[in-house]
Formats: sequence, C-alpha cells, structure tokens
Amino acid sequence: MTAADSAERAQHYDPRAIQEKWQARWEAMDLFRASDDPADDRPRSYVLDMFPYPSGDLHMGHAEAYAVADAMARYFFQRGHNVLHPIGWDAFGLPAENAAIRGNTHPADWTYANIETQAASFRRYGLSFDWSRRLHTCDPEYYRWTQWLFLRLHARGLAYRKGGYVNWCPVDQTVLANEQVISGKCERCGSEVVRRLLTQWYFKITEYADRLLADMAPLEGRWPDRVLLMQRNWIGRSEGAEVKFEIECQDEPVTVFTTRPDTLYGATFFVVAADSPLAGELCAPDHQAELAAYLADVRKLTDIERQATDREKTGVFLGRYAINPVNGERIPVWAADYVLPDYGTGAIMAVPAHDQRDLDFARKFGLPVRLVVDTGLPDPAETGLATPGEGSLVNSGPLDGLAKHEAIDRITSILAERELGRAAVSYRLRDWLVSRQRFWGAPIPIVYCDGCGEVPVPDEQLPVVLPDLRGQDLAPKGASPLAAATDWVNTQCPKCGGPAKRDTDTMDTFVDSSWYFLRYCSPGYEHGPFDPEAVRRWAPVNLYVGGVEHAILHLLYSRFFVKVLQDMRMVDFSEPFTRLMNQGQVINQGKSMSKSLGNGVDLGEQLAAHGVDAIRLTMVFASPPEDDIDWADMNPEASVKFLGRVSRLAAEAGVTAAGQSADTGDRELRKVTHRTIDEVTRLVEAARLNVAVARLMELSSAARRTIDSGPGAADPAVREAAETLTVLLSLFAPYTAEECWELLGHEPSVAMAGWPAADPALLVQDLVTCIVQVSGKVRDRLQVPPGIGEDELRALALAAPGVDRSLDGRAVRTVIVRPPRLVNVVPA
RNA sequence: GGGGCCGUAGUCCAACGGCAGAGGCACAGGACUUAGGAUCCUGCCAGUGUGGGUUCGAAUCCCACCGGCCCCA
Repeated sequence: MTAADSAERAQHYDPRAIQEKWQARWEAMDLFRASDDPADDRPRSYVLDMFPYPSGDLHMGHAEAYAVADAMARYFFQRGHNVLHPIGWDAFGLPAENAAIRGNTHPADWTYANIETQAASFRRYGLSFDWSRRLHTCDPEYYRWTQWLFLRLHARGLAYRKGGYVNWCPVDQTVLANEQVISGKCERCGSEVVRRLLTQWYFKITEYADRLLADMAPLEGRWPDRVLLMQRNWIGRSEGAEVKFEIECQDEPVTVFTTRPDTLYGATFFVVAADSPLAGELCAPDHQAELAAYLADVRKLTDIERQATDREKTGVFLGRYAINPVNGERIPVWAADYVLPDYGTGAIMAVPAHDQRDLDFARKFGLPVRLVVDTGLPDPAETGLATPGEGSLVNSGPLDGLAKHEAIDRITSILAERELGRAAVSYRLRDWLVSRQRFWGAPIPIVYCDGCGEVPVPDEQLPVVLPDLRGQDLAPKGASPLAAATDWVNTQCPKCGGPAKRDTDTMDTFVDSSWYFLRYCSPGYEHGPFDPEAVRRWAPVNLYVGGVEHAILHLLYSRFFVKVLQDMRMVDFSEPFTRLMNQGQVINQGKSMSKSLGNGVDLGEQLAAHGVDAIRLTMVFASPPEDDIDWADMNPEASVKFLGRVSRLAAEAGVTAAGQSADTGDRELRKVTHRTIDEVTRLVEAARLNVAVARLMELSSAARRTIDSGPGAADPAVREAAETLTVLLSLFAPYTAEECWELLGHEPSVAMAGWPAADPALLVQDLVTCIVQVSGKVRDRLQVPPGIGEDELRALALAAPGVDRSLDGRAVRTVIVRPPRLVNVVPA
C-alpha cells in the first residue's frame, strides 16, 4: 500500500470497518486454541473468567470483566505461553424456567437462544477464547458428569438426606442454601425466606471446614484479602467446650456448646430453640400448650426479624429444670427464638452477666443474674450491660481468681475428667443443601425402591435426562415439576428390578459450576468428568477473574469440590484457583443499573457508538480493575481519540520499511520506549491495567513529539516506538492493534508478535535529579549520576547554594543521604 | 453491635516512608483551517476528610473522630 493510502486509512479511524475486517480473518486463523500436545514445551497458563449465565445479551458488567481477563490472557499469550482461555455457559437455572412458563415453551429454547446471542457478542468483542472447548452445563453430556460426581460424593457419605428446617422461597417455590439467603431474603428474587420442615439432600461441606480454613494460607496475597476474610467469617470457627446438662425427668442429658465454659458457674437458666425438636422433648406435659402457642408466633417471623438484636426478647418456660453439672444447681429451662435450632445443638446455657442477649432475656423474665467474671465494670444486673470482656473469676469454686483464659482451660479439663464435657470446636458453616424443587437443573440420580430403599443410579445409566416438560408443566406448585412426569418418575430399581420412583428434585446450579473449570481441560472426555492427564496439565487455574458477589458461594463450593476430588485422588492439588481477581461493577450515576431506576446503559449501543476497542479500553483505563466504574464519569470518545492517534502514528511510521535496526534512532525516544516496556510489563503482571494504559498514552505522546519536533516519522526510533505501542496495545484494543500492525507492514496477527523485551542499556539514566532538603523541605536540586556514592553526594549537597541560603549560618546536626535521589540536611 | 475496606484538583485516577501529579476527562487559550464538534500545541486548579502521634521526612505507618461502602449480626 502507498503512504497516501495508509494516511487515508488512519485519518479516518473507523472502528466498525476494522472490526468487520479482522473478526472474519481471526476466525479463519484460529489463533487461541490451547495446545494439548505433550511435546509443546511452552509454559502453560490457565486464565479463566467466571462463566456467564445466559440471561439475555451481554451487559456492561460483562464488558468490563471480560476486557480485564482478556488483557491478562493476551499478555501471557504474547509472552509465548500456551494459554488456556476457555468459555462456556452456566446454563441451568430459574430464569429460563420462568421464561418457559410465560412463553409456553421449553427452558432449553430460551437458554440456547440467549447463549447464541451472547456467543455472537463475545465474538464481536474480540476475546481471545479457545472456542473449541465451549461447554453448557445444561447439556446432557455435561450434567451426566455432574450426576456422576453427586454419586461419588454419595458413595463417600458426603451426599446425604436429612429432615430439618430449611429456607424456603415462597416466590421461587424452592429451598435455598444458607449461602443463598441474604439478610433473610432470597438472593435471587428478594422475597422473604420462610422456614419449612423438609427432607432434603445435603453435601457434607462441614467435614472440610478445617481444611477450607487452613488451605487459605497459601492464597494470602494471591486472593483479595476481603474474599479470604469473608470465607473465614462464613466458616466461623469458634473454640469452646461442650457441656452436658442433666434435665430433670429426662433420661438423656442435653449437650450445649459454649465459647465461654469459664462462665459455667454463672449459668442461671437454660434455653432451647423454640423450633428445634428438642423444645418439644424437654417440655413438661402441662406446658405443651404454651409452647405450641409460642411456636406458632415464632413461625410467623422472618429470620431477619428474629435475629434483630434490638427486638424485645420473647420465650416460654417449659416447666422443667436442668442441673448445672459443676454445682448441682437447678436452673429453669426456657424455649426462646433468639437461640437458633441449627447453631451448635440448638440449646445454650444462659449466662446473663456476661452475654448481652442472655441478659436482655433475664431482665425481661425476671431471671437471676450472677457475676462470675470481675471485669472491673459496673454490675450488669444494674446497668443492663453485660460484661463479656477479660477479668478474673469469682463465685466459681475452683476457678476463683483465675483469668478468663486460665479458667477456660481449667474448667475444660475438669469437665473432661468427670466426663461432663470436653473441649470442642463449633462452626458457623452448615452443610450445603443441594436439592431444588425446580425443573431446569440436573436431576438427582437416586431412585427409591420399596424393597431396597435409596438406590444410586448406576453410572452406566447416566445421564438421568430431564423429561420433556414445557410451559405450564413447569409452573410452581410447591413440589418439583418433575413429580408430575409420572412416566419419568416411575422406573425400575437398579438393584432388584422392581418398581421404583426417581428423586424428583434437581441440583442447585452451584453444583454445576463447582467443577466446570476442570471440564474445560478435556471438554469432550467420555470416560469421566475430566481426563486426569489433561487436568494435571492445565489445572489449577492460574488466574480467575470474576465479581466479588461469589466471594463465598461459588468459590467456597468449588474449593470444597476440589478437596473431595483430591481425596478421591482424581486431582493432585487442593485449591482450584491459585490467583483470584475481583473486578468491580459498572454503575451509572452512583447507582447500580436497573430497570426501575431507568439508568441502564446498553452495551450494544455503546459498542455501536464508540467501537469495541474504545469500550474495552475505557473499561480498563477507568479505574483499578477491582474498583467500580461509574459510567456517567466516563467518556469513551477519549479512548476513540487515543486509538485514532495510535493509528496515525502507525501509518506515519509505516512509511519506512519494517525490520530495520533502531540503533541509529533518536535516543531519547528509545529510552521512553524501553522504559514503557519495562513498566507496562510489571504493571500488567500486577494487574494494574489502568496505569499500564496511562503509560501507553505517554509513549504515544513521546512518539508524536519526536515526529513533529525534529527527527521525523522516518526515524527508526519512531518505528520502534510505534511497533512497541502496537503490541502492548493489543492486550486492550486488539482490533486497532491488528490494523496498526498491518499499517506497519507486518503480517497478521499482532497477537503472535511476541512481547517486546526492554534493553537494559536504555533503562539506565545518565543523570538523575537529586532533591536536597533542609528540614524535610526541598531547597535545591542536583543533577547526579545514578551510581553516585554517599560521601560524594553529601559533599555536593552541603555545598549547594539552596542549602547554604536555607541554613543561614546554622550548624548542621545530621545529614540523611539516600543516593542518588535524596539528601536531607537537619540543622541543629 | 462486631469485623473489614476506602476518602488526593471541577471529575476519573497516579505517586518503593523522600519534589503531591504520571495519564484521561472537563475547562481556557493558541496553531492549522472556509469552518471545526477533526488534528496538534500550551495553560489551569488540590497540599491529600478532620485532629493527634511516630519519623530527619507522612497521602503512605499508628490512634481517635467524620463521611461513604462491604461482610457478619
């Protein structure tokens, strides 16, 4: 092409034209297919974005997350790594089902249509995906293995059924896991969750509580601190003791867990959760009616109301007494709603002097308050303020005079000696409830036979494929829609061949997403959920990018799955994601985008107005990746201008032949170029993409100055700068970079250009500015060689005129010398 | 109530304990132009939420308070 053509093309930066041109060519080139060839000795990198739910087209939030992860993936690719950067869809879930009910269709129709829409948008967005590994969790070929994993957990005793109170969402008509209840509301639809007594399937994640905690240590510094903190809080390990209390007229003692066994002598009453089965068992016959009436009131409360600390305490006396094991004291047994049935054993010893909730309760019902830890604070019985802090024990027999922690140790060993209790650890974490009374999920592969009971579906009968239900068949009725598909439900017992019925629940979709990152390693594998060889090759994921909203749910579950698989010897690592990045949200005018606020910004419109690259660049330049971006503060046209500038630069530099040495070029520009390489490399490694983009802008300005102010566009340093800029920019604006690469006379693709190396000789500066302070204030500057010695620099600084002037005859007390950048003279 | 994070120009954001400003937007001016809403150049504004402390030196470390956000109650 001629120089005039180039100039013409670059003069009118036309994102739409270059997008169309390169999208087609890239697809033909199939650049980003990860290689499974064992002979491929490039370093491997597994970069993963949390896969999307196909709820419609991609939105602004996707645009940010995928721009960030793609920049990182392209960086490793440019560095010559064999990069695995796959894409798939988290495709089971309620919205599809609700859409099917509304439209009288099958959830699959809506789901796959949306997937195609999103796939097309992803392609337009220019992401470096390996499309050959695409998966959908709703494909039978995928959920076959979700079911298979369920059965493995079942075989290990980690999937089990139990009855109990569960969280029920009255709108979605299904149970929810604890993790899906946010402040007493359904995380999906926001309606108030109610408690229901149901028999459901659980995964025994609590058995892994300690490992889930311990294995976080190596993630320190590689995962965001707040995510680690949230997981620790969620698991909620607390140390204390179990204490057995005999109950009058009861054969079996009741065990309570307490973190404060030292206050045992201060227990003045005993409380059981009103809605735990224990309450009914402990209740004296002549108090049953009161309990029943109270229970009816409790049932009406939502969890939020129930747990609000400022609410008046309620409860009923059960007509029974418990015996304090250390002093034989009779203490009344009450039922109350401030004790939760699933914390510890659903019963507590109440020590009103040192626990605020117990104190509130005691004051309400006139129960005694006995101080057993002298904290030096006023008497809780009078102030109404419990004293939970440190102090020394009183009124506590053998514990008197001990400090809190000594007393805890002492009482724990006393209890253990007398077999009245023992040291114990309690967790906030509950087992993961995985049954869902909905259709669009993986069926639980269990059948129930009158003769054989609960029977796992044999592996060779997997997948248990969903029956063909649609439209009104799926309408919520409080029971799983699958139950109505009688042909499907009625089956043969795999053990005895007799008549049996299938489990009619489906699995929580978080089960699907707990292992998908392993499936990507060998997406077509037919002998198991994944090829162990392929997983050894790629996993664990080197860099995982996604929103902080999954800080506990998905990330905790995936960690649990990997530990189970490790115990099964199917993987040889214990953590799925070695590095985690949380990208922020894209908001508008200070608020998250929503239909009701009418502040939504349509990604498609943004892309049409400014072009893909400008939007991608704006996303990464706006702020540190983990911070929210307020779109109202952004101006994508600024990115358009910058991309136009780079294009013109490439067009001008492209008039000279490619491949020449830059040695003879303008040295100042070369230094900027190589410093940019050095800095951008470090910045991208640290995922500080916004700063990296700023460095690219500086390089672009420097190259422009060189062209306009002397050396001109033909200077080989200008070409070097333009080529460097193009390759670095390819992480963020791949279309523009590809176009520039062509303008510079290179064959596509710029993605294969390789990451430039900074020449160390061009990184050293001949002279650096040393600031000279007097009393910490800048009084002079010196130009010194970077290798200057301390003594020499001190002498130079003391002789500096600014120092002399500022000292004004005062003597010097100390001189702090930090060569080569700083000297601080401290006068006497 | 407990725990955590964050407050830097009009604005989005930079700054190994060492010159508060790298970059962008906005704004103002200039050049080029028939024109500019294109392009190029130049300029502008804060002393880092407040008050203490540590230090030769604090945006950075420590404490308290104010404001905003997140998690758990």
